[in-house]
Order: sequence, then structure tokens, then C-alpha cells
Amino acid sequence: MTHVKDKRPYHHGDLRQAVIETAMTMLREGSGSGFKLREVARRAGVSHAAPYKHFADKAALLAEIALIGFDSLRERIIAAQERFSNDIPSALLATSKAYIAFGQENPDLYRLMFGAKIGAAEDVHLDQRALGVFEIVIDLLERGQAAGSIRTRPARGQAAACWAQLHGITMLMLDGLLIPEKVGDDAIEAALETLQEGLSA
Amino acid sequence: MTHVKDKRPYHHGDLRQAVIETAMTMLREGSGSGFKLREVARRAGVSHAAPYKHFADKAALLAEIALIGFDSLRERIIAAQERFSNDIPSALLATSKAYIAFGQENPDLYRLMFGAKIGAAEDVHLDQRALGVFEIVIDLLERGQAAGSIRTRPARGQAAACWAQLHGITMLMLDGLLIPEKVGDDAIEAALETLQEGLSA
DNA sequence: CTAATAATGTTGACGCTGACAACTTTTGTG
DNA sequence: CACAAAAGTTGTCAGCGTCAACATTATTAG
Repeated sequence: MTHVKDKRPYHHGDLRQAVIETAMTMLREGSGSGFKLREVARRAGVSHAAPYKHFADKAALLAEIALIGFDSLRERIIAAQERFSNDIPSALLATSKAYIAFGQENPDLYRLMFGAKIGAAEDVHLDQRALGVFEIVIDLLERGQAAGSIRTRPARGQAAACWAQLHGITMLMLDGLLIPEKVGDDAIEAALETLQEGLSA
Repeated sequence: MTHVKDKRPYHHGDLRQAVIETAMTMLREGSGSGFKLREVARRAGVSHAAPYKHFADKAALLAEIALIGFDSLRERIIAAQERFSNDIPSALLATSKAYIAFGQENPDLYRLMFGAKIGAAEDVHLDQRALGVFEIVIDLLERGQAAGSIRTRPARGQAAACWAQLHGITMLMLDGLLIPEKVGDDAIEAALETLQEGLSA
């Protein structure tokens, strides 16, 4: 325990975790273009090369953080659709809104999760933690089909349609491209309505 | 004219245009993350700071190139829907496919056009050259509504829905996120079908 | 036609980044 | 207890975007 004398010990204790948390804090602050590895180290009170003892490179850290993001997104979505257990279309709409809100509240994290900066994007998106979010939607659609409120189509394809629509809305929004003069004042509502109408029986 | 002796003249003649063209070539080559200003200069046979005499900064060059991209996208779309002048749903589908194909064939350019790296995104996307593409879709939808094949809704909102869906599909595709194991083998077709069904009367 | 001036290029620098190698300090185990 | 593995540090490298100072060529005014 290095007899405590206030001076920082040579070893951090749990850098790796500290690095992840610091990086996520910086993402939340929304500096704009993600975070710099060196600045993370600086804030964690450690030298600029220390993180490399825990992560092969920046992409590896990004991948780790992306998975945490998916956990968070998952919770958000589950919470949103909880109170619509039997009204599938409403649950679906709540899910859509939760997804978009997640993006709006965590712009840099969202970009990181679905961006190309991660090294092995496949590994991340096929991980159960990311896959799980997608499966929630598939499940919802299948239940809707069984209940007769959702059009009968392969649910996986419908889920892909949902994902694309939501990702498109979120990205356009984050990049400031949903300009009222161009797309009107309620572009998001319109896009969600079109999606619902394309899915409902 | 500097008596020609094979040696390059001090002045390039038309750098600015050469810079734009070189940059676009590099985008086409798809190095991955856009292009480096210094490398553009290198390829144009000019010093690393020369481009700054023609562009305030990299973002300004990006904006210029983005507009050229919109011209190209516009042509692509017009050509695609030309032979479906009266069958609006088919014209819409052709438009969607052309949009996606444009993204697939010009990944880096597409990312540049709709990405956040441009300084004044608003200026670019409110420019007539970018706005025009969007208006083509609005026009198509209005004609479809008049003909009774498209659901009666504010066309601007429907166009926004189209844009979001197409942007989402394209982005997911470019970022390698449309993994068959996750979304199935025909995710794009499914997404387009859902969109089409959400729009048709 | 010439001299001043504007436009265009070049060189060299600054601060920043991600990454690596070599070295030091601590931890933990045979 | 010795000694290897783990964790942190320092120093360095190449590359980037950008700017200031300087050099060269074009253009225009007198």
C-alpha cells in the first residue's frame, strides 16, 4: 500500500479503469472530435505513454468504450419500452425516441460506437452486448407480428430498416444537417411516422 | 510564359483547380480517412503550404469538394429516375438505389459531404447545389401524391424520412456495420421495402 | 518601358498527435 | 530472497494542420 504520505505512488492502482472513465468523461464533455489519448493520460495524472500498458492502441480503447456505450443504450431502451408491454407500436415508438435521445445526449459516444474509427468494428458489433440491443428490436417486431399490429415480414429485415432509419436520423441530427429551412421543423417526427407506417399492418 | 526548358515554372498555372482535382482523386482511391492536405500538395508538385494561398484552411477545401459531390450525386439521381417519369414509386426506388450506389462508389466523398469535418455545414447544405438534390425528392413525392400513389403527408417531411433512411443505410454500409450475421443477407432491400411501404398510399 | 505592387510559392518553424523503445520502479511469485 | 513480470516514465520519431517570413513572378500605373 506504499505508506501513505500524500505523494502519488508509482503505480496508479487501477489505471485501465481510470483511463476508461476519464475517456468517457471527456466524451461526455463533447470536446467535439472524441478525445486525445495523451490528454486522457494527462487527466488521469499519468505519463503520456502509460495507457499503452493497458491498451494495444487507441482503437482498442475505443472498442472497449463502445461496448460500454451499448450497455447504456440497452438500459435506456429497455426502460423506455417497459410501460408499453402490450401495445407494440407504442413500445416501438418509445424505443425509437429513446435511441435518438441517447444519440443526442451522448453525441461523441454515439459517433464512436457506430463510427469507423474502431479497429475491429465486426468484433464489437457482433459482441453480445451490442447484438443484444438489436435483438430487443427483433423480439418486439416478432411479438407485434404475432399480435397482428406489425406487417408480416422477416423481422430481421424490419429491424434492419428500423436501425437504418434511426441511425440516419441520429447522424443527420448530430452533424447539424437537419436544418429547418431544408427539412422543416418536425423532420424527426415525420421520419418516425413514415417508419411506423411502413411497419404497421 | 517562362521560356520552356522542362523545369517547372515557379507558378503552377492553376493550382486551386489542381488541388481540388488531386484531392478528389485521393478520395476516390479511398485511402480511408479522407486525404491529407500535405499529401495533396506533394502530389500536385507544390510545397506543403502552397494550398493555403487558395483555401483558408482544410475545411474550406472540403466544403468546395462537397459541393462538387452534390453535383455528381444530382446527376446520378436524375439519370436513374429518367426512365420512370410516370411510375413514381419505381422512380423513387430507382432514386434510392442510385443514392446508395453513389455512396458505395464514393465512400470517402460521401462521408465528407455529410460528415462534420466541414466547417460551415449549414452553408454547404443550404447551397442550391445541395438543396437541389433534396428538392428533386420533394418534387417526386408531390407528384406521387397528386397521382395517388404516395400517401398524403407533408412532402418535405416525407423527403426527410427518405433522406434519413438512405443516409442510415449508406452509413451503416460504409462503416461495415451491415454484417449478414446480424442483419441478414438482404438488409438493404428490406430497409428500402419498409421505406417504400411507409410512403405508398 | 519601367517601377511599384499584388499574387503566388517556398522554407522553416510551432504545437499537437499516436506510437514505440529503453529505462526505472514496484509487485508478486518460485 | 532473488528475480522475472507488470506498470510507469522519459525521450524520441514521423506526420499532421497552420502560420509567419521570405522569394519569385505577374500585373498594372505612371
